[in-house]
Amino acid sequence: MNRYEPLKIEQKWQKIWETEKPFKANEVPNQPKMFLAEMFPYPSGAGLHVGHVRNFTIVDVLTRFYEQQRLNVLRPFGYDTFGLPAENYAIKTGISPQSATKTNIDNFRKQAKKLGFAIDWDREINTSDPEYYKWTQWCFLQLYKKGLAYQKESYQWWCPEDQTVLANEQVENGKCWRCGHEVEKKKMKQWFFKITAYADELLDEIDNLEWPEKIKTMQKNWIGRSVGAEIDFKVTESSLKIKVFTTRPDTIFGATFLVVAPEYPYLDVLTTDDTRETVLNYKAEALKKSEIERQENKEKTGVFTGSYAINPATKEKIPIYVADYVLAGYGTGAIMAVPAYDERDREFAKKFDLPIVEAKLCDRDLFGTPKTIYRMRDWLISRQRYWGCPIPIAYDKEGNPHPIPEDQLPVIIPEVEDYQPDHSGHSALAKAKDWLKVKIEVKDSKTGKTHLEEMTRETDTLDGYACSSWYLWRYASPHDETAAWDQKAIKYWEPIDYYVGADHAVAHLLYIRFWCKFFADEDYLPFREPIKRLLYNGYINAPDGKKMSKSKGNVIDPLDVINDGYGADTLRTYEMFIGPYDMDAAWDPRSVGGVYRFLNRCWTLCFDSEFAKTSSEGHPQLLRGRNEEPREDGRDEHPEEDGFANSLFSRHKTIKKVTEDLHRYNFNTAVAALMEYVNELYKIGASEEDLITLAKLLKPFAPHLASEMLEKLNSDDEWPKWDEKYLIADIVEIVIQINGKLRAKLTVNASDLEDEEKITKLALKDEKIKKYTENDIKKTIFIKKAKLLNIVI
RNA sequence: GGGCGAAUGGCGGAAUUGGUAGACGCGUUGGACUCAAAAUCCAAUGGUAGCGAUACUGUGAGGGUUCGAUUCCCUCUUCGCCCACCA
Repeated sequence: MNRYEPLKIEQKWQKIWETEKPFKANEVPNQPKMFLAEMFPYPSGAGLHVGHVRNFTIVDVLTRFYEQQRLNVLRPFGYDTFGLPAENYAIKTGISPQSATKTNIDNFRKQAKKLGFAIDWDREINTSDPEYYKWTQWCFLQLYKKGLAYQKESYQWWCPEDQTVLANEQVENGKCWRCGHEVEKKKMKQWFFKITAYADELLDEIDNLEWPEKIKTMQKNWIGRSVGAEIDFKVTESSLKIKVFTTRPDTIFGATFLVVAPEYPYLDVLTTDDTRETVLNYKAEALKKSEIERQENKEKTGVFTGSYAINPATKEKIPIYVADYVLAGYGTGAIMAVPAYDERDREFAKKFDLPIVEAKLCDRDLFGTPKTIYRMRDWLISRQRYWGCPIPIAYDKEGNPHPIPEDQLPVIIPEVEDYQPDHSGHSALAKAKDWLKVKIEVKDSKTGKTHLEEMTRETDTLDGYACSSWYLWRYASPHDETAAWDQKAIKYWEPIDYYVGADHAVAHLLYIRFWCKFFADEDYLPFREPIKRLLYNGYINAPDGKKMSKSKGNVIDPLDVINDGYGADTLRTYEMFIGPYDMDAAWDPRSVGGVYRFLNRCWTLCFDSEFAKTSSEGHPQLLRGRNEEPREDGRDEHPEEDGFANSLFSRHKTIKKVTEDLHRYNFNTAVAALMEYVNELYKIGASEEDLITLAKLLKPFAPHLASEMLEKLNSDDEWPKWDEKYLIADIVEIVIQINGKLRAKLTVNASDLEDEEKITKLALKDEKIKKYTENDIKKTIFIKKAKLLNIVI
């Protein structure tokens, strides 16, 4: 007798898919397309984890579901390979990031192939491949040309451990998102992308996205639009004016003092001889304070600067303070304090004994000019790291930046011996002395003549998020040597229909929207939102409910699950069955066994001669068919054997349920419906049509087993359709309630559902109901749709 | 402190528009097969009482709306995630 041997079957089909490339995507005009992808992984040395498998399998289930419906499906794959882990590994071991990345990609690819994903492997992309980052640099230059990539000196988050600056969203609770070291503020000249130029559109378009509400809210909060006004306060005995931003310009009569941030550029001017020492001390302390300290101690601190300003509404002289509860990077870095209306100002006023005036409100734009500002800052993109996409810029002798001409791209990352950053704030790229020098053609502004000038390359690299801000478009024409993306391919495939991930709620998903809008403005993209639908899947935790981690030793390796003999089909199906896709779930090894048993039962139905009593006529073991006549009185002697055990009904019910569940991404209940179907087929027997239907519906989850079944059954895999006529029963069960409580069930002809009176009569004749209805019946409520009669007594 | 979400058997979870709570899986118990075990198959399985039909009870707690509430409203508790001095 044959046994279900998943590893054998899976090897067979993976080989077939490798050679026949059935998932290769081509543009077919007039055929509807479907483009799906997961957020491409960072290929770590540890290989795939169960979270990847969940993420990729969701994409794969949808890919195969639409493929089986004969849409033209594109499902590519790629690797997000720049980043600190590979560089830190290089510093430690001397193995180059280039080489480690190649090893890791090879491993990831091998593992992904073991899972049987329907990937077009000819479209693989890798962000650290010069063929790819050439075009990342091209993107940078387009932004640079339009003034949306610019340099600015400012205080930045600096990770002393990783020796690099960090973007705001890479600082988590005052710590570096990569190494967990406390970050500091450091004043540096850095490159930025002007994402704030698109703040309004990025915010306004959110409501139209088919994205989870959670993500949409987070993006809205991140952008954080505030509508208010800017008001000038004249400083006494000085020509200086302090510009403040407020959302409540109507409260200006209550403004009894001003507060500026410790980083405020004109703080020096505001200090007097008397206050200089205390102010400078305070500033030094504030800058030294880590973000954690600022968060932990919310007690207001500050000192008087020694200067006063005139409140333009009251004409009163009010003191100017410096305090770290005012943030340098938001608004103008200075506020008018209205302690009567603002809790923080009140707290400060109480502590420093400043007047709290309950003044009248005035017209909003009486003393200032209307102004809208955003919480979102421009995107800091320089990283003082080696393993990133080099910024295509060089500096002349005066230190002015010049773009590397497009025909000189890519700026290749040079090989170095030592990957350690020096402690001057430069990446290891600064050690590649030959690479640093570059000759660039410049035009003399006076003579108009051009000459080659030797310049020094930028040694900062781009934030990895830049590389992932356009890769979805590269998927459309991944090997195009003449452009970042081909216009025809873009028009056909994009924007992506389903994007699936479990991370990057704000950063990546905001940056890619920003680039999309920019490139749409430059006529490189025919759409302004890159992602139609976003599915955000939950994490998989260890069996103990805690996060999996090497140090806790509770990591489940998906490859172990396969190699233990369960196979990829069980692993995939289990991860879909584990719970709602968007919720976190805990791994349960025993449930894996349950899913294996289910697939084993599918196999047995199809291949075990004991069970494979198939016939083209179908229904060999009907318990009691729907085609049987019901009894005269509508009662059923054997309600437990009611015609649910009917082949056509079961089949069409299952097709409907699985199809609708997949449209709703209810993968767990779709698998449950298949289990139910198999259980029913065990009872009533399976016709060939049943087995074909089962295999087709199973294929998105367990493609190897389903392919094996379809091969034996000599069937294609086209997604089946259900017919409502088989779902209409001639006998139905009516629930009889007394005061909303279930008391009895009646089985009647379906046509009787139209006859409320008849059903009420039948119900009142029922022995179980009779004992409740001796007294008067107040009323009866019949709900046809719910097949329910409620008798109120 | 603010925002969002969640709470259902021994466990993971289902219930799609306010209409039979607990689908499906795990676990447990009993049975079949076997010299035996594994595997497989069949059956039972929210709790309490009862041999049983059945009755009562039951979706975090309390209240409300309704013929009827896991579902809607109010108050509270706990947990999770995100943001956190944003003027």
